[in-house]
Amino acid sequence: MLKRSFEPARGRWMISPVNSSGSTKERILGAAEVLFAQRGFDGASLRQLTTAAGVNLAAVNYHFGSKDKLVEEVFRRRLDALNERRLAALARIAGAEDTTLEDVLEAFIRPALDLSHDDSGALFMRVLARAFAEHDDTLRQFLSTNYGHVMRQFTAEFARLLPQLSKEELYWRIDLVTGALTHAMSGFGMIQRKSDVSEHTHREQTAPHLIRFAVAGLSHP
Amino acid sequence: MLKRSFEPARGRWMISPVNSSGSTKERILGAAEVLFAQRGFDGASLRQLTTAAGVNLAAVNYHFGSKDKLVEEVFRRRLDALNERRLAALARIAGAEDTTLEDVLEAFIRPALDLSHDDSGALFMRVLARAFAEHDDTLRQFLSTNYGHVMRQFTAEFARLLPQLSKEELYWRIDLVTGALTHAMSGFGMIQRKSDVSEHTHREQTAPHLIRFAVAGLSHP
DNA sequence: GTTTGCAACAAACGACTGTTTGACGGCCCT
DNA sequence: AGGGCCGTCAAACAGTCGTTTGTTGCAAAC
Repeated sequence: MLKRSFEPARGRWMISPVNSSGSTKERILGAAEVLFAQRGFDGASLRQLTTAAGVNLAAVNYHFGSKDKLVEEVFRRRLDALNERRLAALARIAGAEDTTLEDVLEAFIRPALDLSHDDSGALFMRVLARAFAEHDDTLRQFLSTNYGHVMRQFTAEFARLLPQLSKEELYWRIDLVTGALTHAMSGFGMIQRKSDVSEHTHREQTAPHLIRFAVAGLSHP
Repeated sequence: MLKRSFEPARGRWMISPVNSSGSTKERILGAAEVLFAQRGFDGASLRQLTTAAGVNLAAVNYHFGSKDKLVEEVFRRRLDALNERRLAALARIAGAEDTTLEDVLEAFIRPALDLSHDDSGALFMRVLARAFAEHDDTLRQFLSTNYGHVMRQFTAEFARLLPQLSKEELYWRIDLVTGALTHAMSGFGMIQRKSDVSEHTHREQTAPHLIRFAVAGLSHP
């Protein structure tokens, strides 16, 4: 459950988790997801974080060891589930005769969109987009070693469906598609969207747009 | 002129400007560009910045008023020139009978790629990508009020060349193309690239890839 | 020759950072 | 009943942060 309140000192509206349910560890993780998305990893302090979670300041170092370990745990909790669903969806179609590019992209995009259906999941996508843009070496290596195999499996399937592309050309296109997807997903969880469409319907419209765009970008002659 | 040195306290390699040439203001701006790209706006402290620039700590507040104003100035210095060249290139082709989508995209992308040809220009593209991902309201408003007219002019030309698309559909596609371009450009200035291609040839190969991809993404049926 | 204004400087300001410490109470196990 | 672990807590640690201060050197204006 999320709450909105105005913080005069910073001069802007904040989304804060309400400190009522779950164990201490879970409350910290929930508050961390929100605050990291809003202020970044450096920008969100442990004091803001523990206050929002309704726990003691020392609880983060007690339960996670350090702030960096907490960051890793925030990623791990979400990405484990996300990539498991991606790989499961891919496994259902990989190598089949009638598999289309749309199917593979659906397998990659849909789990991420489903994750965005609740508020904190949407905020996590912004955390992810931020991490991408920050080019933090430590974090990139963490992502690469823990989830690199996911991109590798999807790339292999793309290569099968696009045999006319050279390896280099394929990497280029996948890289650009990745950028477009990350950018699009990071828009979720914003306070205001175009006022006449709800956040929910906006997300529903997203998937077909993303997939058609990605298909065109990957398979153009 | 840039210099690379190992900073044991942080455990990583740093790019530092050499503190020899130009006025105090210019040296601060140069150092700020590098450090903001490396560590982000919050991550780069005024002490690191002024040390790298070889100027006194108080010089930033004296010449720019505050750290935030310095950030704005870093953007203004580069974006003024960049968007001027973009608009000039657009003006040469806008409204003409034989203008193609490739031409418009070339007018948008080429100035940014040219900017990336020197080290500090390349680093600035990373600063820009970071700012996009951070969703900082103050900065977004600054970019919107100062350079919003550029995107508006390009959008108008895209609309002319893609009359079959609804306004909403066009916005979607431009948004996704923007994400792909930002992502691609932010890769410049990285310490290491694939070792067998130089940074220069890498950039030369970039333009056609970006343009072909963007054309496909914008104009697919 | 004196005044005025700009630029640079060391030093300090209060506020905030992540982390560590030692005490305190409740729980399970012998 | 007593000892040991666990989670929580306030308090303090040593730093770093952006910003401000008062002073200095120096060149142009009067």
